[in-house]
Amino acid sequence: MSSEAENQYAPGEVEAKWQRLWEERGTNSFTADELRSAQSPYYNLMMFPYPSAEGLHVGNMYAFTGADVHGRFHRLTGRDVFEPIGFDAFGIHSENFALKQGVHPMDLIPSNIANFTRQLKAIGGMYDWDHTVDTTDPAYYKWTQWLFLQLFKAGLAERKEAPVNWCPSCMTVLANEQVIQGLCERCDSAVEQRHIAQWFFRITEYAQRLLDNLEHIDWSESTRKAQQNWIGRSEGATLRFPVIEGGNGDPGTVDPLTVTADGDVIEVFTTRPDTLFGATFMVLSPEHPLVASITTDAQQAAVAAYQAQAAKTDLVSRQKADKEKTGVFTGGYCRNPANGAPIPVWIADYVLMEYGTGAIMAVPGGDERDFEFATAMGIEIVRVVAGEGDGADTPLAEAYTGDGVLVNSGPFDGLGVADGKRAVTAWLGERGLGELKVNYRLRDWCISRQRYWGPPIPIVHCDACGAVAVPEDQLPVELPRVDDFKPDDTGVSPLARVASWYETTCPGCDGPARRETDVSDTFLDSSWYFLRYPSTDRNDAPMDDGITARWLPVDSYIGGNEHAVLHLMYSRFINMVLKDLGHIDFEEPFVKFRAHGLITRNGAKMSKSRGNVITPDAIIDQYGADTFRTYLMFMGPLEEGGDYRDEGIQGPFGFLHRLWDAVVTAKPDTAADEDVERKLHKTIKQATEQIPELGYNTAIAAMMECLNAVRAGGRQPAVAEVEPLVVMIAPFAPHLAEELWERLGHGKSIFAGANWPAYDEAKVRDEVVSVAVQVNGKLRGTISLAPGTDQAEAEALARAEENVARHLDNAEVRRVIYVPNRLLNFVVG
RNA sequence: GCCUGGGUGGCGAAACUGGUAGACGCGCCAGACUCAAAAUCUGGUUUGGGCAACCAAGUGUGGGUUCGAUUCCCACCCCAGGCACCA
Repeated sequence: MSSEAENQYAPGEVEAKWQRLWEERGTNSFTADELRSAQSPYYNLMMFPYPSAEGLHVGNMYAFTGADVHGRFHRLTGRDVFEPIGFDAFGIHSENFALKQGVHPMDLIPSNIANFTRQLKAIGGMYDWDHTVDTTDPAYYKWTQWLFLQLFKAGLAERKEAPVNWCPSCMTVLANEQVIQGLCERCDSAVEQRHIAQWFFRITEYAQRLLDNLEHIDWSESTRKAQQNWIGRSEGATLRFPVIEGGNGDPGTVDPLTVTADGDVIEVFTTRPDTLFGATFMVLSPEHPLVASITTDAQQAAVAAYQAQAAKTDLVSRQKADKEKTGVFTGGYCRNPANGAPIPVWIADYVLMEYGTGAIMAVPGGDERDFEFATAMGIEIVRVVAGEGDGADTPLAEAYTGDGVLVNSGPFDGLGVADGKRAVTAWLGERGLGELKVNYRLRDWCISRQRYWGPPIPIVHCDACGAVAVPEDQLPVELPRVDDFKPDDTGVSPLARVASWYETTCPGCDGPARRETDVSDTFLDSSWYFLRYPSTDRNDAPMDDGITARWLPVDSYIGGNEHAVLHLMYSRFINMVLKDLGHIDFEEPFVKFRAHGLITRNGAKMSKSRGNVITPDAIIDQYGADTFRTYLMFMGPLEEGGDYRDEGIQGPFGFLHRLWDAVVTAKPDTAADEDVERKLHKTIKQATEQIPELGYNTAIAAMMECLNAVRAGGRQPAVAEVEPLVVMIAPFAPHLAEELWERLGHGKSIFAGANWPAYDEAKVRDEVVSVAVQVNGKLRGTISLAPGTDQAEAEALARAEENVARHLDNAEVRRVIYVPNRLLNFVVG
């Protein structure tokens, strides 16, 4: 081989060589002892992928590369960076694919994982392959089941019959978070409501903490807001409206002070207790338990018909806001505790059983929906809030929802809305008819799935003892290999067809018992995987306490915002529970989270149906992983995503080639040129500041500029000029950097032997600055000055500029604005 | 409707704390090398006018503050994502 050929950049060879060396030398892996003793731990996490049959797509590559660059950068600055990867391999997705292909998931997943592993190595990720996680491995889900038991024992897991979201296509229940606008997030089928006993985690008990902590974690704003919205805190009051017994006919108004909460009451949640005097009717959800007793004989038929109608209507169409208001009068009345007036009780499907108390006080004068309903039904509308310029009797053409003062509200007239809320609630509170209340939109997390491909829920049902925890020393409850794992519409898992598996004895009384046949939600698997990674060497405990104390919480988490309210919320919840139970000592698992943007191609979303999907393997074959990585990071800010243009990859491709050529031809033992050195220090400063903030695109641009200066006019660079560039490009193009580092005569891996270059503030400063000269804010010339030149000198030089002089001619300079090193502006009259 | 982001050349995008808009890259144009092409290298490239010097316009729209606005304020339009008969 000629030396010329040796000096050619051959990405394929370089990458194969270094991937092999990293693996042989264990460059990126820690031993358990190293994890225990690391001096400067930095836990760099990315969202582990679901190992599909199609392999990694560009979106994965983009996210993983973005996170890997972050990890490699911190490694070069001297941190001990732990960067694990794993596989989220349980779940409907794999199961459906297995069903379609007629393969068993237990056979499918290992080959998918092998393929993913190959791809993850090919892209040059700095993964610790000694600490991977596969959620379908009994050695992992043993601890997922353990986790369930901890919640169960703490009373945070409960089985209850409740209306749940049923996807008729996936044939399983779904958590609220998995229903997107009434459709299944996986298959877009309209979700139905069913009543089945399910296991729930009581995440609602943590609603306020989940909300409060959002204030002091360093997360992408969009993600924090999404969680805030999802938790949906609203402040208001619970108010009670006594039902008037046997209320056929008009029962008449009574003194409000005689109204008490004895007997049946309709409890409502409202954010506007101040408008109570305007409550002219009540609306119950058709499923509300009091409907039966309130409905009068005469209204029985009509109410039953409406209930049947509502039950038939699926949730999607029922929740359309623009639907016309419908409803039926029950014939019954309750008393408005504010004024003692009897008000009619209706049922209507715009009131949802799942939110608040399933009943509302309707104030048509102050709520748009109630106004619409009252108008349609001919119910009285009273104004209780007067806005600016309104009187107590100003007619309402629509609901008035703004601020103002209370009117037609007895003793509370004249109070503002905020004061009114407190005063009215306190007044009712004296009689036990109301109190302030905070309500959340967040629902408990339904974790049961009537499917096969998941960890069995470790519970045994016994007629005598009820639901009994499987003793921890009997974990894992292994998922049996069954050939017929097709789900059905019965509302139970395929495991319920395997008597040999579910028949067991009760751990409590040794009597005959039956295993829980539902499996748990995939999001339970992923709610704690980051806790497991550093402790995978331990088989006797989910986590090694010493290692956990050293490495967690996670320092940096980069991932997709599609998990803003799913995985990220569940992980925070589980983490809090583990803290409360004394297993860990931190409340928030991810100190810093950044959501990356999405990749499009030529401006369009990538999808299989469009046929515009990029195959990472093909790009890596053609250009090499280093070029691919650098291009992905160069397209735009990581947090905003970017548009993949096939021709665009030429830029980074050429850049890496030119960098290679510059380094292999550089002169050793030569001092750096002064101007080049200044450029270099500027570049170091930029890269050092921008890379940790994920400003990869501008950091790369700065390096390109620097290389252009190094090679300007075809000059031969000095090693001193290019070596720092090799280190700075290393996070983006790690193989190339390793190879060049070695060729520069260094023994160790660049990631072990190199230090991130430091810049000298003095060398960042320019010797000559170019100052803009404006006349009335318009650019008329530029002058070159020494930094810090005073105004008099600058002005003299500026006036001497021909074009500037021309614009100043015959004009009176009224003011001169001088911004040193930047600009000089003559204001003329 | 509410909450996040975002809107800048032919394209992906830059722009510190209000201070020369368009860095860097793609593409395109011209040139060098070549029999030729590819690759590579050099130069040019916001738009309009002009041979040029230069002039004018220009960061979604309309106003405002300022010597000066992509940047700050007000109103609005459009795109992406989240939430929503949520009481």
